[in-house]
Amino acid sequence: MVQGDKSSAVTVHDVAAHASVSIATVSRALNNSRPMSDELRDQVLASAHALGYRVNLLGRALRLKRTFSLGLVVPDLENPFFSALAQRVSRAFIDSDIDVFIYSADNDIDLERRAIQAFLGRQVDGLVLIPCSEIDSKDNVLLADRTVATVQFDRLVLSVPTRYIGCDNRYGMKLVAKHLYRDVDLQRQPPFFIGAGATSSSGRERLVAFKNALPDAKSLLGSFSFEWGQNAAHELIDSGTAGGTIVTAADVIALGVIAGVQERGYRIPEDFRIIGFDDVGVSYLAHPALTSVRQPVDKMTATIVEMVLESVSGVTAAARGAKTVFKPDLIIRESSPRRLM
Amino acid sequence: MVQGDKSSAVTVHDVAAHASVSIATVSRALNNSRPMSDELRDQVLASAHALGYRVNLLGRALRLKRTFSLGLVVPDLENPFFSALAQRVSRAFIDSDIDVFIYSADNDIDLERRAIQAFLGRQVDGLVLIPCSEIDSKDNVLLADRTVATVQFDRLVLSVPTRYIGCDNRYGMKLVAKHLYRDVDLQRQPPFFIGAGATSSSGRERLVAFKNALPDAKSLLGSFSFEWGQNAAHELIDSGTAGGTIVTAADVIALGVIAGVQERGYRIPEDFRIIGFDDVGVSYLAHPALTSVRQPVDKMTATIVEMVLESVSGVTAAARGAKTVFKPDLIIRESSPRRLM
DNA sequence: CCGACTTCGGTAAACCTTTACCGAGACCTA
DNA sequence: TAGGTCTCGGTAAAGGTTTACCGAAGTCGG
Repeated sequence: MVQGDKSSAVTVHDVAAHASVSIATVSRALNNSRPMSDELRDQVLASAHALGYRVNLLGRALRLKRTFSLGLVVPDLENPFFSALAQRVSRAFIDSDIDVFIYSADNDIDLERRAIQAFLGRQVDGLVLIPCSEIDSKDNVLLADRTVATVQFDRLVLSVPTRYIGCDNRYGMKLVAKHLYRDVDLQRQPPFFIGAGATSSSGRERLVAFKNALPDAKSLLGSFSFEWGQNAAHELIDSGTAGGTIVTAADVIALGVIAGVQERGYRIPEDFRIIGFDDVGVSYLAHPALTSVRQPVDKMTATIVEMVLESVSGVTAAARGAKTVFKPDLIIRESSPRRLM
Repeated sequence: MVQGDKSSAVTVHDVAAHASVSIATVSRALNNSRPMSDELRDQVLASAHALGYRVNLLGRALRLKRTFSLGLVVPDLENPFFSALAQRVSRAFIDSDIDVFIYSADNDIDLERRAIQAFLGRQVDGLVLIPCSEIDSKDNVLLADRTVATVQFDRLVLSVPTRYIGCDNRYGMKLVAKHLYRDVDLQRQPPFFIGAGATSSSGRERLVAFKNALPDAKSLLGSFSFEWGQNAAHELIDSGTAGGTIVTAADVIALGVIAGVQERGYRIPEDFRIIGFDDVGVSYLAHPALTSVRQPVDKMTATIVEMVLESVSGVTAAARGAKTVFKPDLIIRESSPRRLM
């Protein structure tokens, strides 16, 4: 017998024939959808097992109009922040009967659309989107929202009234400001902000929040990347800065800043204090350990689960368009210690 | 009109009615599956557009016995190496008509099985597995292989005769050895190996290969993690080692080693030379830049695409069970410079 | 002994798509 | 004009599942 034949699927009909019952009985035995005598059920189950029957979820989905699946579209899996978020979202659903499938948009609007269409065509019960771009993703989010229960996560395209789960960036920056006012001599050394541009809501919000909380600080804007942090740190130092406090818009930027500062021979925290944002995915790689604004990811993902589950069960009325933000914590570590400077 | 109604799906029947044609004509117009007059096609397309028709891929799949989808099961998305691999596999398929869906097993055998069943039940055209464990994943890989074209990637469960794409770890370690023999005074300072246990094939193979290439070296074994590298470095230094060359089994370990070495006040590369493995996902975060064995990921993913595409088109005969390994390169960077010590 | 009620298995329809097959009409040739 | 060929639209089946509905049989009370 050739091994590789992948014997073409056994169906309920085969099981029914083998057990000498009807397909209705097979389905009922498999799904416990109506009480039946134990001996009959066992007989069916035995046949199913003997033939190696596995349910075809396509057929089931077609009939049930439910797929027990959730699509998660992330902008870029090579960014450890997003891959960590993806992991956490998946993990939040293990106790449910819903499977989470992840599709990476590779930072490309067209691919993001393809991802959404792939999920919609396959009739997912819900969609969780971390949009690539605050502006360009609009049509994509709209398409999703028109078709299925959609939740935006972490990043927000405001112009589409989907539900949204995120973090209170403004509050996070207030925590940072409080920390700095208390523990750092800001008179002598006003802080710097190394952030990201306004292409994503988190980039924009964190910049605005920082400016509100610490009005007389300088800011440099680039992208959510290690390289940008590194370059910005070089730039800062090469233009004459010999020390100070640097607040960043994300841990991945902070990591780059740390590398850039150290490459120029300065020490952390003695010369520069560094503060990150997110505390998800990469902060554990920082050395020295990074002070960071921690997003309450578990609360956030738990809320996503709630939302998806309730919209699946039809109770979708009220919350439509609701934006839910969670307050982050500031985790103070070695890169900006508590003692006064 | 209530916004949130998600008007229940438009089908070919609706389009047919709207365009006053039969469903056969609709399908043919949509798929170009038989020549037809332009005006008729346009009429159908206009109706489809007007009604906002989107094909239901479940129905199509049921009929076609093809889903145009590939399942990718990864052990852990929070590990940047795997998330980078996932990204690269996805990217390799963008020019094909196959959608890649990712499922994270969260380092859990049971969840790995659930992932595989989720994909099999949804009739994916192929499955790419990075098994969690060389031993415990056996049943899972077997289940996958019995049902659909399956490729193991990066990690190998040898006992199941699926196809496999990986990297020649032995050759990689030979490159490292050659580098060390040429550029480092091994007489004075025999190298150390900080690796991972034998629960995965890469862990085991790299250890064996290292021992073959550099027989009189010491090795410490732990896990593929930053923490382990950090701890191992501490251990090494605290037990009296004041310098030398450290070869690791993965970049993520090397990052930990770098942190651990620097925490103890030693410099890289002056005191310690560090060499990583993979050069995927995290090595860009290393500081100083990390010498590493680079896996030729593009070649590997391209081969996966080939395999999947050919097994979809039925030409699956020959390659069954074939193990394909690619030779890696050594990328020498600052952490172990070329000049003689 | 009859009617009502319960138990439980089976038939057939529905979910949405694609396509083999049929048939009707048009056009051409002998 | 008969017959052949070509074009092109439609009907119906198939793919795998679940379940409403039907009907048969058994039980029980009156």
